[in-house]
Amino acid sequence: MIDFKKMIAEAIAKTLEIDVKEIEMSIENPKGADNGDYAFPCFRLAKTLRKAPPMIAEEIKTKIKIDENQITKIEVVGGYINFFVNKEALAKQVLQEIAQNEEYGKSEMGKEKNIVIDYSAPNIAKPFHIGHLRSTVIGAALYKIYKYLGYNVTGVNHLGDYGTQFGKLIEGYKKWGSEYNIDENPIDELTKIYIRINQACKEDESILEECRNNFKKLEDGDSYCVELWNKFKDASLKEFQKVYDLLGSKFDSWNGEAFYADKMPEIVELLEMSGRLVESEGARIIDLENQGMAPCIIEKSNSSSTYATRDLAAIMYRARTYNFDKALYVTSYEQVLHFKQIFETAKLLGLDEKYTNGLEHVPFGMVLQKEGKMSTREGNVIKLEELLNEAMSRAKNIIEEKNPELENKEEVAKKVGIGAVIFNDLANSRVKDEIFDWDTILNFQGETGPYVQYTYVRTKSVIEKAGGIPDINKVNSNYLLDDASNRILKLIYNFEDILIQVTDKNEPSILSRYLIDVAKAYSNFYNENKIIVDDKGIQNARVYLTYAVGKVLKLGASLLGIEMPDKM
RNA sequence: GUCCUCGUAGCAUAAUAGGAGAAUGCAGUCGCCUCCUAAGCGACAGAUUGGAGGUUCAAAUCCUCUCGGGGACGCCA
Repeated sequence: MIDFKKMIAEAIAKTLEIDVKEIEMSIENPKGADNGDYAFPCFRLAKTLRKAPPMIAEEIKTKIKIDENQITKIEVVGGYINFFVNKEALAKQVLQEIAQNEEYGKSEMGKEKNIVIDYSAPNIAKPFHIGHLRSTVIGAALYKIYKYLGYNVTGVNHLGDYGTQFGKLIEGYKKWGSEYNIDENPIDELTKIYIRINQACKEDESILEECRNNFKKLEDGDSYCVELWNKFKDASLKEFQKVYDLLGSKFDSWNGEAFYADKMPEIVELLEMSGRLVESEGARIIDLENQGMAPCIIEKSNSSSTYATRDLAAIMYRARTYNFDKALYVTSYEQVLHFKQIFETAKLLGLDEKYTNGLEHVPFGMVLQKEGKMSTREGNVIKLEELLNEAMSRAKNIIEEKNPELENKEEVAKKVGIGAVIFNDLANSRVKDEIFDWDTILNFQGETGPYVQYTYVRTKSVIEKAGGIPDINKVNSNYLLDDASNRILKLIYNFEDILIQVTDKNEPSILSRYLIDVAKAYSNFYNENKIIVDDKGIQNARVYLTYAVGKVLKLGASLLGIEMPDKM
């Protein structure tokens, strides 16, 4: 497709002695339809050219040479130069592109670049609650979008399957295991034990000490501890899989923390060699005071490993195995300091700068209850499975009410219910906290997943009623010059740019909001225009536009991990 | 106490590397189904962008201070 922005930038560059890239970056999409499709603000040039911005704008306008078949009008308003794209050219291009590319907006820009995304990472033996949803859903969306842009992506589920928490569970199981029916309902029962042992630890320091020792034993390969650990792990994975099946989550690697058990000695050795590993209060640490951070603990005083050591081992392993250009960590912002620490410490491992520069934490806000934070230990979590089931059943109720004749209600309810939950989680900026509220998450009206799905279903239905997708050669884009059509076409034109923005900021909400915009623009068009009409010329054009909208909505949704029903 | 982060209409959020009357949804009021799915569309009303300074032609956005929410600060992960 023609890159209008670039074209304008090049034309402006020829009238001035300024770098094209710089101009291209300052070109913006103006506010208000009256101001055209692209705008170049001249204010910044005022100083160097020593002229008033409107004068500069006027000069550029008279000097500029640009293909009039593409840009039909140039206007100076204040210090802005506004460019108007030829609507017909735009329509033709966009529809051609839609017709020619099955995978519209797909790109090769990430070719030969490797990206590792570490996401989801639930803790074994703990319930999969709504806090884990965000990591899972954000990570999955980034995974799909990077892949669509041609990157070679590896998704890692860095399971929390190691650490003192298992020492605690083992201790609790030892003490009261027989009181609980673990075989029947493993996670719930283990959670009860976990809550109870944490309480006991709080009351009695010596029990906590015992727990830490259990973890030490586990690391040293004590058969009783290892056996229990395996049992807990198997039960948990089975439980997690239920949720992953509902969400459609897949991972390329399930290497959790335990996987790095035998890879930590090398890390300790490398850090020793760096001369920066020092003893402090019985533990061995990397002092990061000069970097303005608390120290990174590498080995505890009972010589067992820490989360940090395992993460460092993981960096080393991933550098060697995946040769990553970027390694993303999708976790809550509670861990920002931790990642700062290990990214700093990783510089001491003798790795190529390519790797240490590629490390990036992608933090997100927490899901809070109205009463405050959720915590497994406090026992006030909402399990994800419960949420998803509730979502599906609410969706089902709405179907019964609105469209009782619908076939495969269950399947549609699943797509709509789960879609609503995923969309809700991806609709806002990552870093913002989210107050959990059933009615908000499971709202199916307004700017929601179901709204996007509903709009898609409409496009399908229109195409069906019209007797199918018209031949692109019979489509006359002259029929699509009205504002409503033009707005849609401009949005579709921007699709790839939106995906690039998502990867630039690791912010899937940019795509979610975009889909809302597309759906809204189409709904407006749909209400203003009759699509199936006597004039086949008009009908073909409008149906083809409808087809294009449906295609982008479905593609975009699938990149977010949301499935589209054909009817709802 | 130190550091990080967030603060935008009653509520939930947008605002494309500082840019054109701060934009949407929910809730509220009003209109639109003999016509392609009303899970929809349109209209009205609702904001000194927490507060005070500063930088700039231009500040929700950057800087300083201040108030408020959240988080992190050595053997949890």
